Amino acid sequence: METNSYNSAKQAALKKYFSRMNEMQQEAVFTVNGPVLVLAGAGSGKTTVIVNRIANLINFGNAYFDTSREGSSDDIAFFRDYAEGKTDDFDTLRDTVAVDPVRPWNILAITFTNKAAGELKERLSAMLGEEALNIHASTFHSACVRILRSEIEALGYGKDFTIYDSDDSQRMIKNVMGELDVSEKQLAPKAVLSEISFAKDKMITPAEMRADAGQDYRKKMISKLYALYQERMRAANALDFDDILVFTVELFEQFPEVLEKYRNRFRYIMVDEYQDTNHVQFKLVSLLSGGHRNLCVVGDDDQSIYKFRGANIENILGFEEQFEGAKVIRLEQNYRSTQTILNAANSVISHNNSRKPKTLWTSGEQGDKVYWYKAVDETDEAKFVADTILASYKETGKYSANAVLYRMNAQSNSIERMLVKCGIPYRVYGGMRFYDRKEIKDVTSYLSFINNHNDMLRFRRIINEPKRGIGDSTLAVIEDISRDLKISPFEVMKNCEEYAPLSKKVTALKNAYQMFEMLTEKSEELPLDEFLDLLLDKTGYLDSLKTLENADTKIENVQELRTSMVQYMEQAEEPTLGGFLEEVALYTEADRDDGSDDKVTLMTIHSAKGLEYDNIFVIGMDDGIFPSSRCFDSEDDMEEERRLAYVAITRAKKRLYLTNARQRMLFGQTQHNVTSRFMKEIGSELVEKHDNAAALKQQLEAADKSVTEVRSATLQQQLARTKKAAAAPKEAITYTPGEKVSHSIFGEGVIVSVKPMANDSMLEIAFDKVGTKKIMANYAKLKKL
DNA sequence: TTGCGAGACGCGAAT
DNA sequence: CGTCTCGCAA
Repeated sequence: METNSYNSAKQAALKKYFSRMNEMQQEAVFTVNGPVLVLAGAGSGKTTVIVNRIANLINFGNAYFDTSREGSSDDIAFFRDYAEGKTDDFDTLRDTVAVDPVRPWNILAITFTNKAAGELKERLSAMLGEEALNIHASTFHSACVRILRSEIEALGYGKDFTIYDSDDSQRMIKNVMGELDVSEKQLAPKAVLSEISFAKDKMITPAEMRADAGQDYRKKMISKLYALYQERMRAANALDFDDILVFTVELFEQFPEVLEKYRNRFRYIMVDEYQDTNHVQFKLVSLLSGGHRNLCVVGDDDQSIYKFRGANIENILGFEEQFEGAKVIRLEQNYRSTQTILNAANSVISHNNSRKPKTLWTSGEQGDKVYWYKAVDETDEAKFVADTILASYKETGKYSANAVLYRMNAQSNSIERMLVKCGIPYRVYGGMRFYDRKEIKDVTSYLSFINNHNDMLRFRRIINEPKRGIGDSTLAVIEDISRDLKISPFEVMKNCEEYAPLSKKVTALKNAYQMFEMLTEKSEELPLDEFLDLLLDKTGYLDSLKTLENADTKIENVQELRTSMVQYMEQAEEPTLGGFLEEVALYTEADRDDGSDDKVTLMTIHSAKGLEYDNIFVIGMDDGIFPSSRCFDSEDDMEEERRLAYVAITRAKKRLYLTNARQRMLFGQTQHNVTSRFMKEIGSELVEKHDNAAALKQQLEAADKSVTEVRSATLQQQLARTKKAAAAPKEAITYTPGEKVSHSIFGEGVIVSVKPMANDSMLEIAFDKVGTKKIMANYAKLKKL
């Protein structure tokens, strides 16, 4: 009797504390023990659930469902007051109800990107304060690297292992193919890598692959390459992205006491974006949660878009069978988008067959129709995007509410050009990572080799960059000696006079050795940034950059690397060279920006997952681009493509713009595509269609009715003509350096330089407030002062 | 060993 | 369209 009223009063008080969430969300927050699957539709407050669930774990533990306690009538009275809002004494609430509260360091929260992990930490700090710092929130890869840094010696690797990114892996496989005389025409390195990656995910060893290959020549060859690749990786004490996960699983499988240690440490595990986990990640999660079974996974099968990377949708679809007694909670109420946008999303995704049926809904407003702009070509498409953004900027004073999404990185080009022209600030995520630029890779390769003298791949890259008279043949000799004697290339250089084949190169090698020796020493003494300066100087790398084309940009990029190094030094507890290199390897472009600037965001749909913006532009709604033509003959691939469309649509909070073009230039070729099939899958009642070509044609015909020539001209010629007319400046204003001008958005500034271009000129203007910008004269809204 | 030019080829999303 | 490889001369 007393117990019952105690429990219900307690539950009411707890519900009050978490009252900002709906019933289903609360259910997920309160269920702390055992396996839980939260099927969270797009925009259903997934992150909120994760944050609050962790807060609940730490503050109240299993208080909500616990029935082992009886309380005094004072307690019950307090709960009732709390539930009715008569008191908000949180400390008393916590101290009275908490049942086995969880220590922050016993919680492991896995997210998909570093960015998501950072956001999670931020929100946890806001809610929990200091305590949040002890929660382990990171990506699979970061979490595994951390474990491996202290445990990997058990597997025969050194703790200072280097992480190879995709580019490194590709070079490595090319080297290996060269060694085994496999031509790249015969077998594409990319294909080999992807098969190796696939094998690693399934935890298949080279020997097993070989045994499995039978008489299949291709497979036999790949297994050989795989074996040698792995051997070289081990010699270099390097791990690729797959190894990081695979080795952690192997470690746990081979050393039960290590597993036990981490099971004890991570007693509560949460995994976000579970629909995109692959087989190794599933194994990892199963192993870690195997003892206590406190595993909560959050995901949405409709947003599974990483199959190409090994993501296994079965992980989420089969969760209930794999984790017996799992509780399933569905979140379908959407807090992000308008009903129209949700209807469009529901409508598209309903064309998929293999999915758990669900329908997003909102209590919010209907909102505007989906705006479909049918452009003439990619320039026209970009112009529409820019104009619409400018119009919205006028209204809201914000650029950052807009994001332009596309299927592949190459599509960003036309948009970028137009945004520059119109003076709209923007930021491109993904694509060519900053750290992938040649000059940056070179510098980090220097750093890597100094950090790990066994890193042959990086050694190869920089030993003759700038030229030191150590060419390919010398390099080949060094590699042979290094391999035969099992010593690092660093030591081969050191003792080069001992090896006859190197006798002609002793001076060059000794010089290089002394330089690296000195730098290695300094790397341990100097602060990182000072060390970098020294390295750039003594290696002659900076000087060598100066002689190249675009030297300024390259030097700027190196300076930016220095900046991110300084940032790393400020944020890391104990900054080390190895630590910095780890960040460089695991961090993405998206992590480098705090997003505080007011800029339009450009990115692929893949990297937009988990993000939201008021206005979303999805460009390139052409069959062949989106969906990609590669998916035309596989229903499975097409469904993944459709999920991608679903992700794109559900990023929008208020307005959704979809554009396609009758004609577009891509990869140097002009192609004519038909409208994306996904456009037709959105109910036409939800869409407002604007066909620019038709409108233009009409205009033209109305204006030039009398001129017969126009009638006979093709549409394209007509369009070219109108565009020319439109682009021509009303009156050519000329600018000269030194003049003061005022820009409608950037404010006042002084013209630094004028570069004539086509019918226009590019102005470089130093603005008082926003720095120097390059702007096209005819498009900028400039006033002379 | 280095530097240059011609020609082939690929060209999807990313930790 | 861009990047990478290959072959050849110095």
